[in-house]
Amino acid sequence: MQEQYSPAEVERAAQDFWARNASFQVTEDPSREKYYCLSMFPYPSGKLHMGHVRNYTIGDVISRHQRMLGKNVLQPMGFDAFGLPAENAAIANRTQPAKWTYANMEYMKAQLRRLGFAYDWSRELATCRPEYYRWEQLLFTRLMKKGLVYRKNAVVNWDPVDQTVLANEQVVDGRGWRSGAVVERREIPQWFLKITAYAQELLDDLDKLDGWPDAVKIMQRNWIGRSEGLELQFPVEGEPEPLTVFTTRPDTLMGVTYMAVAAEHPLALKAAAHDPQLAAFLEEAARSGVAEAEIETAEKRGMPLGIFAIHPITGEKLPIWAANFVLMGYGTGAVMAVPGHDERDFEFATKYGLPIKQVIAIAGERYDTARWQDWYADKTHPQMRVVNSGRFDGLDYRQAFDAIAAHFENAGTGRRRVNFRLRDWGVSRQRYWGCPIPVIHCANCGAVPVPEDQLPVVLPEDVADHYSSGGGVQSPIKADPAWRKTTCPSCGGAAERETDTFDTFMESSWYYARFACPDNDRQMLDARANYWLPVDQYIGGIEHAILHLLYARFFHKLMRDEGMVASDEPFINLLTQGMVVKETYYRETAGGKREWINPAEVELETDAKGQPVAARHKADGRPVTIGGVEKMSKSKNNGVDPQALIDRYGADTVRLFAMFAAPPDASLEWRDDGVEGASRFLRRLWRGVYQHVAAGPAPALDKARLSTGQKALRRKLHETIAKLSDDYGRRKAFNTAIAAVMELINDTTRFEDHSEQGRAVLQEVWEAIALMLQPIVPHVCHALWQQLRGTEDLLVQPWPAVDESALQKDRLAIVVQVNGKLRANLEVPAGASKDEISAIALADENVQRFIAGAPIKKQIVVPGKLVNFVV
RNA sequence: GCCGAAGUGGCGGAACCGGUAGACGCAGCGGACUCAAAAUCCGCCGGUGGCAACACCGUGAGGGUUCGAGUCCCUCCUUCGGCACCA
Repeated sequence: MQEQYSPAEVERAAQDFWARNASFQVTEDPSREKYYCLSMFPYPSGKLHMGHVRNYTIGDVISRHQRMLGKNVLQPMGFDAFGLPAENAAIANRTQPAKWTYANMEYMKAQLRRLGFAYDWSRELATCRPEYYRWEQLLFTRLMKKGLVYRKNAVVNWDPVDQTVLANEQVVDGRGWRSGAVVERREIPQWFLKITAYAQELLDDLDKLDGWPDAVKIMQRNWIGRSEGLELQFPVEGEPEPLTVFTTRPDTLMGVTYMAVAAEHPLALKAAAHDPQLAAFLEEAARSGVAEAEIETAEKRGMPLGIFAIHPITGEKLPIWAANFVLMGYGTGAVMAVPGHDERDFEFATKYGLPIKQVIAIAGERYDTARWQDWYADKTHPQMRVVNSGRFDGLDYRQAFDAIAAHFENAGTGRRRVNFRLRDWGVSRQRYWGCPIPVIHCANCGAVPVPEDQLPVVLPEDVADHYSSGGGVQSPIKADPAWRKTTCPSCGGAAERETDTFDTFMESSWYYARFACPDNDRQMLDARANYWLPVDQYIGGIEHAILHLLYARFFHKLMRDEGMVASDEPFINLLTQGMVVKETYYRETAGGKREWINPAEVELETDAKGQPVAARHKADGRPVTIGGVEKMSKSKNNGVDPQALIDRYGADTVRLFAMFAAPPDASLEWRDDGVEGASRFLRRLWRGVYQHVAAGPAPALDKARLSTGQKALRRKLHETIAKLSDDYGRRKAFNTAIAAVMELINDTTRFEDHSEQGRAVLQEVWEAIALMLQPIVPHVCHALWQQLRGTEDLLVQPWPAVDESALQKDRLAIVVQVNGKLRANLEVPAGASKDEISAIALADENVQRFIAGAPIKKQIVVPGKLVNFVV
């Protein structure tokens, strides 16, 4: 055995051994319990970042631990290969998205191999390959036929200079990131998947997900946002069609003093036709991004249309306003306003001098619009009654709801309805680098799904001319009339292909299932999917808590209803990994844009306490602005390249530090100091085993002939095994698992017992450490095991068992409190009764001093823990 | 704005079910080894007072429940994640 730990050599040898033996390739085996461990696959952005390293190490630790527990473990890996950054890179570098993507995948795959993850690479997939996305196209055409797909107009960000649709991320302070032009809202026809048809099931099934964090379930529940209310019609003066609104608070109906509609609402457009001022306002309102955060935080503005709705009960005239906070895409694009009991309506009414009317009262409370939570939010308040509402006066929420519902149902102008906040999923993107939407537009037959025998609709990858000629932001398939041109599958006439592509969330919504059978070229999924699914453990960033995880749950139910999978939910256990965050640095350019500078290129000046006070660019020495601490991302250029650390310290050190620095679900601010400590620990581990092995083979352990010191080390060992079993299995707390092994190694290196039995205990300890650390630092453990046992069979070894007899103690430490304050640390015999413990505690000098002769009013004895005297 | 989460030494964090606050590590300080440096080993390391034993204070702020609160409840502040076209 080499005296010095040499990570490069050790890691190459272990990886060669795994590759030679195809150690991580798995097949379906119904006789064994399966375990499917999946980490969210990466977008091939160029190279791995720390978030990936953290995510994939967590998955690898869990996979390797489960394997030691005897499970048939599948851990696959692939690439989420379609996406916007590839097009941006192609424009910037005059290359092609496909070329850029494939090169990145190759590089990142090499990095993943270098980190020693136990992946079954024979199942690798990339979502940009037709062998993958053809099945998504097939499913989409089947859903079309089932009526779960429809087309309607939807709002997008429109850049009037670049003449293109922008992603929300590309809108910075209301302007296009490339052109700097003020962004407009524009409506275009888009494809939608009816996720709302599954809203109730997606909500109900959250209750089945015991292995999911509560925070994620709560967020999804709120996102789906089920509410019960009434859909009501308000007649409009001089219009044949009434204005339909949804409300969850029909009890406040008599408090409605105005109506508000979206700027794109037909009534608003009609009124604007002969009102230039209103037309200008609508145009102004349309000049804003579509992100909800932007709309909700924007100043609430409006303008009257000059037309009136009729209150369906009082017959009062209610002015109809256009308002920038009402969006056409949400609900009916119109709301009834109750400024007496809704904060937003109140602010709007106050601003524009609209009437405010109280219609709810709580007995004994003064009506106060500064206290909305008391006056509106709690509709079940027992003292709450309807007032100023004629024949509905005196009713509580439920009674008023029912009375008003009955009134409208009788009149045929309203109905009870369950409403969801969840909106149908718009899957159209006006981009090139995505899966083509398999639809053909025919002048005679309309939108026709591409027949199954004509699938896949292949995205052309060779678009060199487009990008080398500076083709810019336009999609190459939109710019190429030849690609569009086709014949109608229905009537055989001339027709055009859909040139929009799918939202990339489509690909990531079902990849977990395809890993079960990536080689099947006849079916989307086969019987193997039902062997491996559902995924036992899914691991990924908390930022995916809603969108990705909800879409994947939806897709699973779609595939179930197509008879492809037997389960209702895709992921049994979910671990939401915290962000890897890092400071950001930037400079403002002349145009007012921010140029983000990578932390590696920045030098920090700190004060005496270590707090950063200033930063400058290493290259030119000029100051840069310190931005916030944010999630590592390409857009903020604050990623830390793990490769440099791997090259310098080895994969095991990087893996160890990523697991040790923070618990997996907490966010982790990356700092390079500390990696050195992980490296030091591995050198110490190596040296410990080296010294033990160098002393020659150890004799067999004879438990009956152990000294007190030997027993103490064995107790520590078996306590550590028990702790790690729990930390790996139940708690997924890898940071404390590592800390426990560090403690054990501290005790072991202090154990200076070279007797025969002392060496036998050491052999047991070092073997157990190699086994227990194997999931985290597999390469060094492979080498150490080889030295300890003379074999390379570490991977087939079972998880070490706890020897209960080694855990026995004859004395227990307890603490003694007087009035809840710590006054003594004592040891008592393990079998002592409560009275005996209390007597020992009372005899302590310091305890006596604080009792000071006062009568003991109460004593609390928690055996094995503490005694508290209350005087 | 709405939904979710987090705030503990100089730093990352530990304390799992309400029971010793600061495990383990990083940084720092002191010492040993060395011609010297690195590596390694030993010791100290929340604040205040004290020679010491020990005492008092201390988990974002303010209040509450409890024999006992970092942990539970209420209000507030700050930071982070998401908000439907970044992935």
